[in-house]
This record gives sequence, structure tokens and C-alpha cells, in this order.
Amino acid sequence: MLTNKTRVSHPGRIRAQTKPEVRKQPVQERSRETVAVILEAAARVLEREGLNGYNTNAIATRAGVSIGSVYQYFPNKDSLTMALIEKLERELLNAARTAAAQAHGKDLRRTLALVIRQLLRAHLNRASLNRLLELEEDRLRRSFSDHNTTGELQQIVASLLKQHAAKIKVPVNTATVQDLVTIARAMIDTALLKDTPASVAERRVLHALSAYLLWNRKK
Amino acid sequence: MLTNKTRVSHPGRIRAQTKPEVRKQPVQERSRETVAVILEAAARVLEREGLNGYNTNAIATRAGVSIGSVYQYFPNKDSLTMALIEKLERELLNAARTAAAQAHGKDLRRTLALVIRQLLRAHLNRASLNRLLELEEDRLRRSFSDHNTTGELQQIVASLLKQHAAKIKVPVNTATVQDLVTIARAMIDTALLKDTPASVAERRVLHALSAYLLWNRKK
Amino acid sequence: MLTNKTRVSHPGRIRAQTKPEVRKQPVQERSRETVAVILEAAARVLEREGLNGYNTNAIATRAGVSIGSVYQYFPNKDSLTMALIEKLERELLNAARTAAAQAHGKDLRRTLALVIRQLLRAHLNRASLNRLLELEEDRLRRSFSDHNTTGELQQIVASLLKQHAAKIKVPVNTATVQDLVTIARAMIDTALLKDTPASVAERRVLHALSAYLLWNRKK
Amino acid sequence: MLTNKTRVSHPGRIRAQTKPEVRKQPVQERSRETVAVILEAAARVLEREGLNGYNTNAIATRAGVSIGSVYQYFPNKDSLTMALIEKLERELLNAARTAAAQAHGKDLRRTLALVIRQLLRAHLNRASLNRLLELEEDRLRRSFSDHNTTGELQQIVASLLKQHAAKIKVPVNTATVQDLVTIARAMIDTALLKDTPASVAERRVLHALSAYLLWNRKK
DNA sequence: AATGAATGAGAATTCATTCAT
DNA sequence: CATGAATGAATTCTCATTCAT
Repeated sequence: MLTNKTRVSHPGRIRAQTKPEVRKQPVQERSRETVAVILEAAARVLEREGLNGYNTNAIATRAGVSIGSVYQYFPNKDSLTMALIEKLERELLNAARTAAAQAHGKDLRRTLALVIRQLLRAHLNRASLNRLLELEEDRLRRSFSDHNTTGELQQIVASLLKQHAAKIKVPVNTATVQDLVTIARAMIDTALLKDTPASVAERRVLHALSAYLLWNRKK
Repeated sequence: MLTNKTRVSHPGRIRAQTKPEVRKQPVQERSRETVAVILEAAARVLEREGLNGYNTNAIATRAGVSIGSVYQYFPNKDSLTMALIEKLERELLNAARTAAAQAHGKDLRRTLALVIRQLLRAHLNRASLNRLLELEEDRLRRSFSDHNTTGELQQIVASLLKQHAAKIKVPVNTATVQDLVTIARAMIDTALLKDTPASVAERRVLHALSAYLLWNRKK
Repeated sequence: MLTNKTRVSHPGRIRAQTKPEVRKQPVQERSRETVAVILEAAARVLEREGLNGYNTNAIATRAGVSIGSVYQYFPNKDSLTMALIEKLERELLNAARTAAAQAHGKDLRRTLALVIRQLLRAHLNRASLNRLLELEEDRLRRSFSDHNTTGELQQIVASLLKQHAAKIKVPVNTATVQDLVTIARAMIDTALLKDTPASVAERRVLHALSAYLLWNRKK
Repeated sequence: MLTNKTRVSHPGRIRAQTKPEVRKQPVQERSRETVAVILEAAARVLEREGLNGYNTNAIATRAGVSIGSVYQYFPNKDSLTMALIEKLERELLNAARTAAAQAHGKDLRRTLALVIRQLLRAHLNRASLNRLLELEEDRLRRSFSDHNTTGELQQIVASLLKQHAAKIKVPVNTATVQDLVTIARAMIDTALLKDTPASVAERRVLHALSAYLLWNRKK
């Protein structure tokens, strides 16, 4: 089934509500590794089994750790999912940063191409993962602190665009940035879902974004 | 929690998937009504309560029918969700058909505007519903037979485009159609999610699609 | 009612049957104990409450464990029943082995008496349990792999018979062994059902078996 | 699953407890036919699907009548099962009567052979059906009136035996009759279950019964 | 810290039975 | 009388979470 349960039970005894952060900061090397392994397993389970099968026991098994260990590092399932989302966003952000750095001095077309390539790489192997995370993002953000990574992403894109403001035919504002990001993400997700070769996908996304920015309605 | 249960998916155990057909073909008038009521309730529950709360009991309650009635027509929860997806797709298709009919003889810009407006209407009030359904679509399609509604949608769009092939700067093929649909859907979803006013959303989607079709790379 | 539900058997829908293995191989000591407790409870519930009342919740309650624990070790109710059947067969087998050991060197009559006594003991307090299990055996064996305990039982009986081949008037083959086992089981079941005293039952079964083996048609 | 539910719910309004007999005496021709069809369907379902699948809806479907019609003739599922049991017993009884009539004047061996042949015919295609019915018989007899058909069967066998009392080496009493019936039934059931050819089965049952009756312990 | 057995609320699903048509 | 849609209590089964070892 396609369901979603949040269990709040305090069976037996009363316990102070755990903070909705990571239960234990992985200070030790091994801890950090375990967390990474768990997150990777969670991503894989979600990708492979869909919402079905995305359960903590399956994740623990896939990660090769005990279910107890999962709860050592994540107070509950939501926090694990949240961590997964944040990881993905961090990766996206890094992709954007990398692209921005590489794009320095390049023309708009090349800049877009670089960004797209990086985003594609960041999305690789995670088509439906993305979708789920976008779906749950809102609900989870309500419960957890909101490191608005998206904000920073938008800024990076905005600053890249501003470097080429002269050529661009549309106003460089939040709406434009949002549209570009939306278009790029959606096209990349679809491409991954349909196994479109990366090079083809890149070209098509590039066309869509360039057109959005450079097309001029009147004639 | 962000969870997902399907009695079916003991990971590791294999089970031939149930046929997608409605468990009992409604012969009486009352039946058809009940099915519609259930689907409508399912949509509403999903929209209002999210993945949480999207459970068969809640759906039955919201529909004002007994849980037994739900299972009279849907062999399991997945099939209900699948029916929901198909309903949504049928609505999208109808929107496209309506737009295509209205667009007859109009110019490309007006044609696109009409299509977009209809799609928007079809998506209205169902932002996250859409996302969920898109997310689960693939998994469910694997289990259930696929009445490819998308195929017909693509054809409608393709035929609309061909009427304006002269003006369009990109080849009118499957890839182009897919891109347009992807872009439109994603932008509309995002717009709904962010409560962007319909008129603004329309303008932006129209821009993206027009640009995609009319922009010419070489100068 | 006399009913029977298996989530599995929507007649018409096909589902590959779950593997018969215990869902989780008990590694810790506690686990093995729990499995034993559950099986014992299942037997008792079936015996005491009949088909009615033979449900997983009742079994869990009687076992003094949570319903979750039942499903920790048995993927579904059928597999639990199957395990019960296998346990019963193992006990029968042990009874036969014990009798065979004790019978060494004894004459045929005494040998038969020993076997019958052991079988009776094995069946004790389980009259209707037996019947149910025999009833469901076939269906379940089709779904689950068959550790053919019956095979070994037949062999034990056969080897006992061969020690007295000289006196026996019928060919010592599979058919004969099967008949003996069938007769003994049925008579014992009936005796238990009718509260026939053990000593009387023993005598009558002994008569039937001896007669079967020693009676000579001609003359 | 292997379960058994008796629903006693009086949902909504109070109703006088239906008598535990057939709800409506099938006076009309068509009625009697319908009852027969339903019973036949019930037998088939039980035989084919096992305890699982033996549910009123399945029976109605297999019978090609509506579920409502089933309840027209049987106040509840138990009464249907009871009717099935009684039908089987009536058939057995008829078999015995027929055999008794045919056996008049024949020697013991021929008499037994005739009885066995008739019983076999009566049991045909109903191996597990028998088992179930025997299993549930006791419980059901408690709720319903007890036309002790078995009693009459015993009498028939007893009177047959008495005609050959001279040759028989065991006392002709209730116990003996019960043993013979038990042995015959069990062997026939097993034979049917294992697809033993009728002629072979007959010979083996005949041997067992003859031996039981004619074997003399002392030398 | 790690493990994994145990828990049990809650969700999915069944099926005997009723009753409006 | 027949039909079959509807009901809902009872049951099966899941999975987030706890806790003894």
C-alpha cells in the first residue's frame, strides 16, 4: 500500500520529546561512516522498492546494521528522511557551486551547459528518490529546522544569470530563477526515468533553458 | 513517519500482482456511483492529509461508505491508487482534447495558451496529489496493465504542433512533445504548490513553451 | 461459521506462495524458545477452540507474546499451521523411533503393541488437532516445501516388519505399510474422539493390525 | 488462512433467532433444484479450494446464484455445511442400503466386497470433503438437530455381520462395527487422496476388513 | 555502542450477513 | 423470489519504536 504513518506512541513510560535533530552528533569517525551507510541504504531502498518497502527495518537490513543502530543516529524515521533530503540538497548545492566556479568567464551557453551537467550528475540514479523527497519536503520542513538550501541554490543561479544580464531577454528575478530550476529538475528527472542518454538530455535541457532566457516574444 | 506499507511487498517474497481491473464490474447504477464517490474521497484524503492519512479506512469514512464497499470494487489499496492515477490522466486527456477543439484555427500562441489553461484547470486543487501519483505511477504501472493515456496526450499535442509546423523552429517529434509536457506539468505543479496566481502561472508557462518552440539558436 | 480466510486466496488471482521457511531464523536462545511457545499455543488453541478461535491473535495471547512476535517468525498464518503439522509429524516420527528401539528382539505382537502405544501417546490430547492438520496438510504441502517426514515413518515401519517377514502373510511393501499406518491413525483418532480408554483402544488397534498382517485368505 | 468464524451479529435491528433448520422447505421443484445446486457448489468449492475459499460468496458464485439466494435456503453458513454433511451421510447410508440389498444370500467375502464398492463410489471425488465434514461434524451437531445417520449405518453393517456370525471370529458388537467403519473410511479416503485405482483400493480394504473379522489370534 | 527480539497500535483485507430494489 | 450492493466486526499482517542483553 501507499501509506504513511507517524507513530508518536510513548509506550509504557514517559520520555522527554527527543529533539528533532540528529540524535547524536557523529563525532567519531566510525559513527559518521555508519550514518552515511544508513543514508545510502535508505536512498537505495526508496529507489528500488518505492514508498513500499521504504521502512526502517528494510533500511537497516540493507545497510547491514541493526535496527537499533538506526535509532542510535536518528530519533525517528522522519528525521532519517529529512537527513536524506538534506543530503540530496547539499549535493545539488555543491553541484551548483562547482558549476558556478567552473563557469567563471564563460559565455551564457557554456555556463548553462556546465550547470546542467552538474545537476544531472547530482541527480543520477535518483529519479524517483527526488520525487519522493520533493513530495515530503514540505511536511518535513514543518517539523524540522529549515536550512533553506534551496534559497542558496537560487542565489547561485541568480548570480550566474546576472553576469549575462545583457544578453538575457527576460527579467532576472526570483520567478525566472524558479522557472529555470523547475524546468531543469523536471526534465532531468524525466530523462533519468526514461533512460535518456545523458548527452541527449543535456542538449534538450540546454535548449529549454536557453530558449527561456533568450527568446524574445515580439518578433 | 514517511512510510509505506503494502501487504504485498515483503521484500524478497514474490507475488504475482493482482490484475488491475476493478474487482467487481459495477453493473447497477448505484455501483458506478459508489466507485466514483470512493475515488473522489481518495483524492480528497490524499490532498488534505497527505501520505499520512491516506489509508483505506479514512477513504471509506470520507466517502461515507463502509470499508467493505471499498474492497468490493478495488482488490487492494494499490489498485485504488492506480484507479486514481488513471482518473487524473483521463482528466488531463480531456483537458487536452477540449483545448485542441477550441484551438482549431487559432494561432500557435493562442493554442498554447488554451492548452495551458485547460491543464491548469485539470491540475487545480491537486498539486500534491499529482506529485504523489506521478511518484507512484511507475511502480504501479509495473504491477498493473498500462492503458497508456499518456500516449494519446502526446498525440494530441503532436497534432496541434503540426498545424503550426511552419513557425516552429524545432523538429516536431516525440522528444519535443515530451519536453513540452514535462515542462508544463512541472511548472504548473510548482505554481500550485506556491500558490502562484493562475494568470501569472499561465503567462510563465506560456513563455517557457513558446520559447522552447520558437527560439532559434543561431542568432 | 465454518470459514476460512487466507488473504492469499482470492480465487482466481494467482500468487506465488511464500517460502515455507521461518521468516527469521532464531539466532538467540530466546528466539527458539518463543517459536516453541507459539507453536505450543497454536496447538492448544486449535485443540481447545477448534477452527473457530484458531486465529493469530488468540494464539499470540495464549502464547503470552505479542502478535508481532508471531509474525516475526512466521510470515503468515498458513506457515504457522504448516510448522504445527511438521511438529506433529516429528513427534510421530519420534514415537515410531522410540518404539522401534524398544521392539528390538521382541516378537511381532509385542512390536506392534509397542508401536501402537507410542503412537497413541503421540496423538494424546490432540484428536481434533490431528484431523485438522491432516485436512490442511495437502493444501499446505502444495504451497510449502515438503520435508517428507512420512517417508521416514514408512521406512521405520517397513524395517520393523521385515524383521518378522517370515510370520507375515502379506507382502511387506509400501502399500502394506501405508495401510497399517492409515488404519492405526484412523482408529487412534476415533478412539480419542470417543474417549475410548487407552487400553481398549490399544487392544483393538492391535487386533486390526495383527489381523491385517497375519490373516491368510485361503483356508 | 485457516480460520473459522461464526458471526452472530444482529446488526441494526433485533430479529427472532432463525430456527436452525433449513429456512424454507423447498416445496417447489425449482427450489429443490437450487438447493441441490448450492450444495453441489459448496462441495466442489471445499474440495477444490480447501477450507480457504470455502466461503458463502464463493459458493454462490460457483453455484451461479446470488448470495441472497443462498441465504434464502440456508439461514447461515453453518446450516449449509450441516446440510452438506447430511447429504454425504445420506449418500453413504444409501450406499450401505444398496449393498445390503445386493448382498442378500451372498457369502461374507462377497458381502464385504459389495459394501466396500458402494462406499467407495459414495466417497468418490470427495476425499478432503469427508475429512472436513468429519472434523466439523461434532461442533455442528451440537447446534443442529442430530439425525443420527451414523446410527443407522451401524445397524445395517451389524445386521449384515450377524448373517455371517458363524464364520466371524470376533464378537459382533458396536465396537467391531465402529472399527470396520473407521478402517474402511480411512482407507478409502487415503486411497482417493493418493489416486489409488479403485480396484486396488477395493482389494486392500477387503483384505483389512476380512482379516479383522476372520483372523483368529490363537494359532 | 551495537544487537535484534519484542511490542502493539494501526492499517489492510475478508467474508458472513442484511436489505433495498 | 431473486439479486447483488452494502455493511462492519473480525482477522491478518505491518512496521516504527523500545529495551534487555
